[in-house]
Amino acid sequence: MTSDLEVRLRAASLRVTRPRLAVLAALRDHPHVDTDTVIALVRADLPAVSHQAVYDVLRALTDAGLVRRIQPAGATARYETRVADNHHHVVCRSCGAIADVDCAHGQAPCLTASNDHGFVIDEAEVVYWGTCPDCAALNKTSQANEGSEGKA
Amino acid sequence: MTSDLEVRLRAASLRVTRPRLAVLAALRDHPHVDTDTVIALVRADLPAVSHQAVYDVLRALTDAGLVRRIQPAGATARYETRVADNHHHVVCRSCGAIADVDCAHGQAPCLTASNDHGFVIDEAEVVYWGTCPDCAALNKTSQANEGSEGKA
DNA sequence: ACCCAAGACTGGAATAAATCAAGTTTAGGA
DNA sequence: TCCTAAACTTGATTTATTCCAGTCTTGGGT
Repeated sequence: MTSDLEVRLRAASLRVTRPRLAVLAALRDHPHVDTDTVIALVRADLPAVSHQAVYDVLRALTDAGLVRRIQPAGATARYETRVADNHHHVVCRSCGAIADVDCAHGQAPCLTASNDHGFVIDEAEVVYWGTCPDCAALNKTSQANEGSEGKA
Repeated sequence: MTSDLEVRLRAASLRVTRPRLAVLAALRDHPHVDTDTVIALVRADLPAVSHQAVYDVLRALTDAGLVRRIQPAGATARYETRVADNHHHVVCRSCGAIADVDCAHGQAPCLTASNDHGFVIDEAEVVYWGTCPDCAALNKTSQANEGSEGKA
């Protein structure tokens, strides 16, 4: 139940509060959602939670390493509870859908940059850009229509 | 001179205007700058250019493939004129500095995701996170001081 | 060389995401 | 049970970006 989430909070020496449990539960059940969606999900349980509380909680959880913040270019911040491994993401260019991708090269992927310019690199983040199955299907349909009836 | 930039614009069938030439010149001389900096650089030459014009120009140039837009998580949009190859970037966590990194794996880097969830992938974007030489040097200094005099 | 229409630019307002600030409530150790 | 630091509420503010209406300019056509 929620006791698992409670344990995780205590392990990170964070206070156990209803907003925090609600945020963790929301992210566990809905990976890759943005802050607005988290707020909506949390308010389904606790209607009185302020948006600021959610922002605070997300920051505290991120700092504590309980959630991971991802932010593909041009999108708002999204969060997930899968933090143990350093996995990557595929992002749909048209609808913004995100899916997890395990790293192809075992543990540290392309972590060896060809020329690091003296930077001390501690993480290689990979974002795969493309089209999700749903949008691909839609595109195929509309393309088929284009030939016969021009643009919609 | 600027004629090179003019040629690039015409090749993309874009009108040649002073704001566009100024934006291209600014990005050629200062890679990886954000929109605000572009505005400042452009206004050094053309003081009357509106911020909206710069936003419009950056979008037009990006759509035409003359500049590339990059946006590391938590940062504002940045632009560069190096578009021919699909190179990557190192980003400094503390100061936000960005440097180019050629892909270690030749042309298409880690473009083969282990499980693509049915996505049609067309690009693999890699962001290396770390500490730039300057910030690394600063950290080393302040860490050395910590032992003797606590926090500043 | 001149004209003019599409496209580009100006000025100003509006939106969205995120943060700041001041005061109130609450978790959890003493 | 009490108390304090941490967490939360309310509401304003900042920052990056976009929208909109009107004006100017580029460059193809005459």
